Amino acid sequence: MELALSLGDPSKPFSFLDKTAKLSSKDLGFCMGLGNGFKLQENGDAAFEGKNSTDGDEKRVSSDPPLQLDLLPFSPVPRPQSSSQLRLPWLTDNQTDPWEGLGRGLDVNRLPLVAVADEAEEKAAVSSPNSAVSMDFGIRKGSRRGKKEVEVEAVETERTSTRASDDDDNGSTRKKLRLSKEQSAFLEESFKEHSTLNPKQKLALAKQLNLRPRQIEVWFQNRRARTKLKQTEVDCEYLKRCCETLAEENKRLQKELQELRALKTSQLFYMQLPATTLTICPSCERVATASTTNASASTADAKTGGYPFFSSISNT
DNA sequence: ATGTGATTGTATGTTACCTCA
DNA sequence: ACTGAGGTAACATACAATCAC
Repeated sequence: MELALSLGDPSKPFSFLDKTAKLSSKDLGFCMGLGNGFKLQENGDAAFEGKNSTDGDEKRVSSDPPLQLDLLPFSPVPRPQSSSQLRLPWLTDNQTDPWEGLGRGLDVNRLPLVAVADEAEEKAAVSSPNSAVSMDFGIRKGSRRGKKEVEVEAVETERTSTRASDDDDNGSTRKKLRLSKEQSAFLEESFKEHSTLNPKQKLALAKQLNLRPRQIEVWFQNRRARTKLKQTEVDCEYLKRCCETLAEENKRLQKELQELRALKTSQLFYMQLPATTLTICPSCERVATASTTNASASTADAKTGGYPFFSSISNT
Protein backbone atom coordinates (compact mmCIF):
# COMPACT_ATOMS: atom_id res chain seq x y z
CA MET A 1 0.00 0.00 0.00
CA GLU A 2 1.39 3.33 -1.00
CA LEU A 3 0.80 6.50 0.85
CA ALA A 4 1.76 9.93 -0.38
CA LEU A 5 1.73 13.17 1.49
CA SER A 6 3.27 16.32 0.12
CA LEU A 7 3.67 19.70 1.73
CA GLY A 8 3.33 22.58 -0.61
CA ASP A 9 5.81 21.95 -3.33
CA PRO A 10 3.87 22.12 -6.52
CA SER A 11 6.87 21.16 -8.55
CA LYS A 12 6.96 17.69 -7.12
CA PRO A 13 3.74 15.85 -7.59
CA PHE A 14 3.56 12.25 -6.65
CA SER A 15 4.78 10.30 -9.55
CA PHE A 16 2.67 7.27 -8.95
CA LEU A 17 -0.49 9.31 -9.12
CA ASP A 18 0.11 10.68 -12.55
CA LYS A 19 -2.71 8.75 -14.07
CA THR A 20 -5.36 9.85 -11.68
CA ALA A 21 -8.00 12.30 -12.66
CA LYS A 22 -7.31 15.93 -11.91
CA LEU A 23 -9.51 18.00 -9.72
CA SER A 24 -9.85 21.70 -9.67
CA SER A 25 -7.78 23.50 -7.11
CA LYS A 26 -10.70 24.99 -5.31
CA ASP A 27 -12.02 21.57 -4.54
CA LEU A 28 -9.11 20.28 -2.71
CA GLY A 29 -7.30 21.15 0.41
CA PHE A 30 -5.84 17.81 1.01
CA CYS A 31 -5.39 14.69 -0.97
CA MET A 32 -3.82 11.40 -0.37
CA GLY A 33 -3.06 8.37 -2.43
CA LEU A 34 -3.37 4.80 -1.39
CA GLY A 35 -1.98 2.13 -3.60
CA ASN A 36 -4.84 -0.21 -3.02
CA GLY A 37 -7.43 1.60 -5.05
CA PHE A 38 -6.39 5.21 -4.78
CA LYS A 39 -8.92 7.60 -3.44
CA LEU A 40 -9.05 11.31 -3.20
CA GLN A 41 -10.17 12.87 -0.03
CA GLU A 42 -11.41 16.37 0.00
CA ASN A 43 -11.13 18.78 2.79
CA GLY A 44 -13.86 21.31 2.75
CA ASP A 45 -12.28 23.63 5.23
CA ALA A 46 -12.65 27.05 3.78
CA ALA A 47 -9.65 28.28 5.66
CA PHE A 48 -7.46 26.38 3.30
CA GLU A 49 -9.14 27.16 0.10
CA GLY A 50 -7.26 29.12 -2.43
CA LYS A 51 -5.89 31.83 -0.22
CA ASN A 52 -2.58 33.25 -1.09
CA SER A 53 -0.23 35.10 1.12
CA THR A 54 0.37 38.67 0.36
CA ASP A 55 4.03 38.03 0.87
CA GLY A 56 5.43 37.71 -2.54
CA ASP A 57 8.00 35.13 -1.78
CA GLU A 58 5.81 33.07 0.43
CA LYS A 59 3.10 32.53 -2.10
CA ARG A 60 2.09 28.98 -2.31
CA VAL A 61 -0.31 28.45 -5.08
CA SER A 62 -0.81 24.85 -5.83
CA SER A 63 -0.27 24.33 -9.48
CA ASP A 64 -1.11 20.69 -9.34
CA PRO A 65 -3.71 20.56 -6.67
CA PRO A 66 -5.09 17.08 -6.91
CA LEU A 67 -1.82 15.53 -6.02
CA GLN A 68 -0.88 17.44 -2.98
CA LEU A 69 -1.49 18.37 0.51
CA ASP A 70 -1.20 22.06 0.12
CA LEU A 71 -0.91 24.09 3.26
CA LEU A 72 -1.82 27.52 2.21
CA PRO A 73 -0.12 30.32 3.98
CA PHE A 74 -1.43 32.18 6.89
CA SER A 75 -2.64 35.58 5.99
CA PRO A 76 -1.57 37.66 8.91
CA VAL A 77 -3.87 40.60 9.06
CA PRO A 78 -7.02 41.40 7.21
CA ARG A 79 -6.38 44.22 4.88
CA PRO A 80 -8.13 47.40 5.90
CA GLN A 81 -10.63 48.69 3.44
CA SER A 82 -8.75 51.85 3.01
CA SER A 83 -5.51 50.10 2.34
CA SER A 84 -5.50 50.82 -1.31
CA GLN A 85 -5.16 54.45 -0.48
CA LEU A 86 -2.14 54.07 1.70
CA ARG A 87 1.03 55.43 0.41
CA LEU A 88 4.04 53.50 1.41
CA PRO A 89 7.32 55.29 1.33
CA TRP A 90 8.60 53.33 -1.61
CA LEU A 91 5.54 53.96 -3.71
CA THR A 92 5.41 56.70 -6.26
CA ASP A 93 5.37 60.21 -4.99
CA ASN A 94 2.30 61.51 -6.69
CA GLN A 95 0.03 59.11 -4.91
CA THR A 96 -2.16 60.62 -2.27
CA ASP A 97 -1.20 59.62 1.18
CA PRO A 98 -3.70 59.68 4.00
CA TRP A 99 -0.82 58.86 6.29
CA GLU A 100 1.08 61.88 5.31
CA GLY A 101 1.97 63.94 8.30
CA LEU A 102 1.22 61.05 10.52
CA GLY A 103 4.62 61.03 12.02
CA ARG A 104 4.89 64.68 12.55
CA GLY A 105 2.51 64.73 15.39
CA LEU A 106 3.94 61.71 17.07
CA ASP A 107 6.20 61.90 20.03
CA VAL A 108 6.84 58.28 20.52
CA ASN A 109 10.49 57.45 20.32
CA ARG A 110 11.19 60.70 18.72
CA LEU A 111 14.76 61.15 17.73
CA PRO A 112 16.69 64.30 17.06
CA LEU A 113 16.53 62.50 13.82
CA VAL A 114 17.19 62.08 10.58
CA ALA A 115 18.04 65.04 8.64
CA VAL A 116 20.75 62.78 7.54
CA ALA A 117 18.37 60.08 6.59
CA ASP A 118 17.38 61.83 3.42
CA GLU A 119 20.84 61.84 2.14
CA ALA A 120 21.43 58.38 3.45
CA GLU A 121 18.37 57.12 1.69
CA GLU A 122 19.72 57.78 -1.72
CA LYS A 123 22.96 56.12 -0.98
CA ALA A 124 21.29 53.10 0.45
CA ALA A 125 18.87 52.77 -2.37
CA VAL A 126 21.11 50.94 -4.74
CA SER A 127 22.01 48.30 -2.37
CA SER A 128 21.32 44.69 -1.98
CA PRO A 129 19.71 43.95 1.32
CA ASN A 130 22.69 42.32 2.81
CA SER A 131 25.64 44.33 1.98
CA ALA A 132 24.63 47.73 0.89
CA VAL A 133 24.63 49.63 4.06
CA SER A 134 28.07 48.86 5.13
CA MET A 135 29.39 49.68 1.74
CA ASP A 136 27.32 52.64 0.88
CA PHE A 137 27.43 54.29 4.21
CA GLY A 138 31.03 53.52 4.86
CA ILE A 139 30.64 52.52 8.42
CA ARG A 140 33.88 50.73 8.70
CA LYS A 141 35.97 51.62 11.65
CA GLY A 142 39.60 51.57 12.48
CA SER A 143 42.40 51.52 10.02
CA ARG A 144 40.17 50.71 7.15
CA ARG A 145 38.31 53.96 7.25
CA GLY A 146 38.44 55.80 3.99
CA LYS A 147 37.59 59.27 2.80
CA LYS A 148 34.04 58.40 2.12
CA GLU A 149 33.62 57.24 5.64
CA VAL A 150 34.74 60.49 7.07
CA GLU A 151 32.36 62.34 4.84
CA VAL A 152 29.40 60.47 6.12
CA GLU A 153 30.35 60.49 9.73
CA ALA A 154 27.09 62.13 10.57
CA VAL A 155 25.26 59.22 9.12
CA GLU A 156 27.38 56.90 11.07
CA THR A 157 26.57 58.68 14.26
CA GLU A 158 22.92 58.41 13.53
CA ARG A 159 22.97 54.79 12.69
CA THR A 160 25.86 53.55 14.76
CA SER A 161 25.98 49.87 14.98
CA THR A 162 22.45 48.73 14.48
CA ARG A 163 22.92 46.66 17.54
CA ALA A 164 22.30 47.39 21.14
CA SER A 165 24.13 50.61 21.58
CA ASP A 166 21.29 52.46 19.96
CA ASP A 167 19.58 53.31 23.16
CA ASP A 168 22.47 53.64 25.46
CA ASP A 169 22.97 57.34 25.09
CA ASN A 170 20.72 58.12 28.01
CA GLY A 171 22.16 55.41 30.17
CA SER A 172 18.94 53.51 30.71
CA THR A 173 19.02 50.16 29.07
CA ARG A 174 15.68 48.88 28.01
CA LYS A 175 12.88 51.28 27.55
CA LYS A 176 10.01 49.55 25.97
CA LEU A 177 7.85 51.89 24.06
CA ARG A 178 4.44 51.29 22.70
CA LEU A 179 3.83 52.10 19.09
CA SER A 180 0.72 54.06 18.39
CA LYS A 181 -2.16 52.48 16.55
CA GLU A 182 -1.37 54.55 13.53
CA GLN A 183 2.24 53.50 13.55
CA SER A 184 1.33 49.86 13.96
CA ALA A 185 -1.24 50.02 11.22
CA PHE A 186 1.20 51.63 8.89
CA LEU A 187 3.84 49.06 9.67
CA GLU A 188 1.31 46.32 9.05
CA GLU A 189 0.55 47.77 5.68
CA SER A 190 4.20 47.95 4.91
CA PHE A 191 4.65 44.39 6.00
CA LYS A 192 2.02 43.29 3.55
CA GLU A 193 3.92 44.98 0.79
CA HIS A 194 7.31 43.67 1.84
CA SER A 195 7.94 41.26 4.64
CA THR A 196 11.55 42.38 4.55
CA LEU A 197 12.84 45.84 3.96
CA ASN A 198 15.83 47.08 2.12
CA PRO A 199 17.78 49.90 3.72
CA LYS A 200 16.03 52.56 1.74
CA GLN A 201 12.62 51.34 2.67
CA LYS A 202 13.65 51.06 6.27
CA LEU A 203 14.93 54.60 6.39
CA ALA A 204 11.90 55.93 4.63
CA LEU A 205 9.59 54.18 7.02
CA ALA A 206 11.58 55.35 9.98
CA LYS A 207 11.40 58.87 8.75
CA GLN A 208 7.75 58.72 8.03
CA LEU A 209 6.85 57.26 11.39
CA ASN A 210 9.43 59.18 13.37
CA LEU A 211 11.02 56.02 14.59
CA ARG A 212 14.59 54.91 14.55
CA PRO A 213 15.56 52.63 11.68
CA ARG A 214 16.54 50.09 14.26
CA GLN A 215 13.03 50.11 15.62
CA ILE A 216 11.63 49.50 12.19
CA GLU A 217 14.07 46.69 11.72
CA VAL A 218 13.17 45.10 15.03
CA TRP A 219 9.49 45.44 14.37
CA PHE A 220 9.85 43.64 11.07
CA GLN A 221 11.97 40.94 12.61
CA ASN A 222 9.41 40.33 15.30
CA ARG A 223 6.62 40.44 12.82
CA ARG A 224 8.26 37.84 10.63
CA ALA A 225 8.98 35.63 13.57
CA ARG A 226 5.46 35.81 14.89
CA THR A 227 3.89 35.30 11.53
CA LYS A 228 6.01 32.26 11.07
CA LEU A 229 5.03 30.96 14.46
CA LYS A 230 1.38 31.40 13.72
CA GLN A 231 1.75 29.71 10.37
CA THR A 232 3.48 26.82 12.05
CA GLU A 233 0.58 26.44 14.43
CA VAL A 234 -1.88 26.44 11.56
CA ASP A 235 0.20 23.90 9.69
CA CYS A 236 0.41 21.70 12.76
CA GLU A 237 -3.30 21.78 13.26
CA TYR A 238 -3.87 20.88 9.67
CA LEU A 239 -1.39 18.05 9.69
CA LYS A 240 -3.05 16.71 12.77
CA ARG A 241 -6.33 16.57 10.96
CA CYS A 242 -4.68 14.94 8.00
CA CYS A 243 -3.26 12.28 10.27
CA GLU A 244 -6.64 11.57 11.74
CA THR A 245 -8.17 11.28 8.29
CA LEU A 246 -5.45 8.94 7.16
CA ALA A 247 -5.81 6.81 10.23
CA GLU A 248 -9.51 6.44 9.62
CA GLU A 249 -8.97 5.61 6.01
CA ASN A 250 -6.34 3.09 6.92
CA LYS A 251 -8.66 1.48 9.39
CA ARG A 252 -11.41 1.29 6.84
CA LEU A 253 -9.14 -0.27 4.25
CA GLN A 254 -7.80 -2.81 6.72
CA LYS A 255 -11.30 -3.85 7.50
CA GLU A 256 -12.15 -4.16 3.85
CA LEU A 257 -9.07 -6.25 3.26
CA GLN A 258 -9.99 -8.54 6.08
CA GLU A 259 -13.43 -9.08 4.63
CA LEU A 260 -12.01 -9.83 1.24
CA ARG A 261 -9.64 -12.36 2.66
CA ALA A 262 -12.46 -14.05 4.47
CA LEU A 263 -14.39 -14.31 1.27
CA LYS A 264 -11.39 -15.70 -0.52
CA THR A 265 -11.11 -18.36 2.13
CA SER A 266 -14.70 -19.38 1.72
CA GLN A 267 -14.22 -19.55 -2.03
CA LEU A 268 -11.36 -21.94 -1.61
CA PHE A 269 -13.45 -24.01 0.70
CA TYR A 270 -16.06 -24.54 -2.00
CA MET A 271 -13.43 -25.29 -4.60
CA GLN A 272 -12.04 -28.11 -2.48
CA LEU A 273 -15.33 -29.92 -2.24
CA PRO A 274 -15.73 -32.98 -4.51
CA ALA A 275 -17.00 -32.04 -7.93
CA THR A 276 -19.97 -34.23 -7.75
CA THR A 277 -21.27 -32.49 -4.70
CA LEU A 278 -21.37 -29.03 -6.23
CA THR A 279 -24.17 -27.64 -8.30
CA ILE A 280 -26.32 -24.61 -8.61
CA CYS A 281 -29.92 -24.29 -8.09
CA PRO A 282 -31.12 -22.60 -11.28
CA SER A 283 -33.74 -20.64 -9.52
CA CYS A 284 -31.88 -19.26 -6.52
CA GLU A 285 -28.27 -19.64 -7.78
CA ARG A 286 -27.16 -21.19 -4.56
CA VAL A 287 -24.91 -24.17 -4.19
CA ALA A 288 -26.56 -27.50 -4.16
CA THR A 289 -25.25 -30.91 -5.04
CA ALA A 290 -24.01 -30.93 -8.59
CA SER A 291 -21.22 -32.25 -10.78
CA THR A 292 -19.16 -29.27 -12.04
CA THR A 293 -16.60 -27.03 -10.39
CA ASN A 294 -17.52 -24.05 -12.49
CA ALA A 295 -20.62 -23.74 -10.52
CA SER A 296 -18.74 -22.92 -7.39
CA ALA A 297 -17.24 -19.77 -8.78
CA SER A 298 -20.55 -18.50 -9.94
CA THR A 299 -21.97 -19.31 -6.63
CA ALA A 300 -19.28 -17.52 -4.78
CA ASP A 301 -19.75 -14.47 -6.99
CA ALA A 302 -23.38 -14.54 -6.32
CA LYS A 303 -22.77 -14.75 -2.63
CA THR A 304 -20.24 -11.99 -2.46
CA GLY A 305 -21.98 -9.60 -4.72
CA GLY A 306 -19.47 -10.38 -7.44
CA TYR A 307 -15.86 -9.45 -6.70
CA PRO A 308 -14.15 -10.24 -9.98
CA PHE A 309 -10.66 -9.66 -8.61
CA PHE A 310 -11.11 -12.24 -5.92
CA SER A 311 -8.51 -14.62 -7.09
CA SER A 312 -5.83 -11.98 -7.19
CA ILE A 313 -5.99 -11.39 -3.50
CA SER A 314 -3.17 -12.98 -1.68
CA ASN A 315 -4.11 -15.63 0.75
CA THR A 316 -1.42 -14.83 3.25
C1' DA B 1 -1.47 35.54 31.08
C1' DT B 2 -0.78 37.68 26.81
C1' DG B 3 1.11 40.80 23.45
C1' DT B 4 4.90 42.98 21.84
C1' DG B 5 9.15 45.89 21.71
C1' DA B 6 13.92 45.02 22.60
C1' DT B 7 18.26 42.32 23.26
C1' DT B 8 21.54 38.71 22.44
C1' DG B 9 23.89 35.06 20.03
C1' DT B 10 24.71 32.85 15.77
C1' DA B 11 24.89 32.13 10.81
C1' DT B 12 25.55 33.98 6.44
C1' DG B 13 26.62 37.18 2.73
C1' DT B 14 29.19 41.19 0.85
C1' DT B 15 32.97 44.21 0.24
C1' DA B 16 37.58 46.18 0.99
C1' DC B 17 42.06 45.25 1.88
C1' DC B 18 46.24 42.49 2.01
C1' DT B 19 49.44 39.00 0.41
C1' DC B 20 51.45 36.22 -2.94
C1' DA B 21 52.47 33.85 -7.16
C1' DA C 1 54.78 47.20 -12.05
C1' DC C 2 50.54 45.02 -12.88
C1' DT C 3 47.08 41.44 -12.16
C1' DG C 4 44.14 37.86 -10.50
C1' DA C 5 43.23 34.52 -6.75
C1' DG C 6 42.75 33.46 -2.11
C1' DG C 7 42.48 34.75 2.75
C1' DT C 8 40.76 37.76 6.24
C1' DA C 9 38.52 41.56 8.74
C1' DA C 10 34.63 44.32 9.28
C1' DC C 11 30.23 44.96 8.71
C1' DA C 12 24.99 44.27 7.86
C1' DT C 13 21.08 41.51 8.14
C1' DA C 14 18.12 37.52 9.20
C1' DC C 15 16.62 34.47 12.48
C1' DA C 16 15.79 32.08 16.94
C1' DA C 17 15.51 32.41 21.63
C1' DT C 18 14.69 35.10 25.32
C1' DC C 19 13.83 39.01 28.26
C1' DA C 20 10.95 42.50 30.13
C1' DC C 21 7.38 45.85 30.23
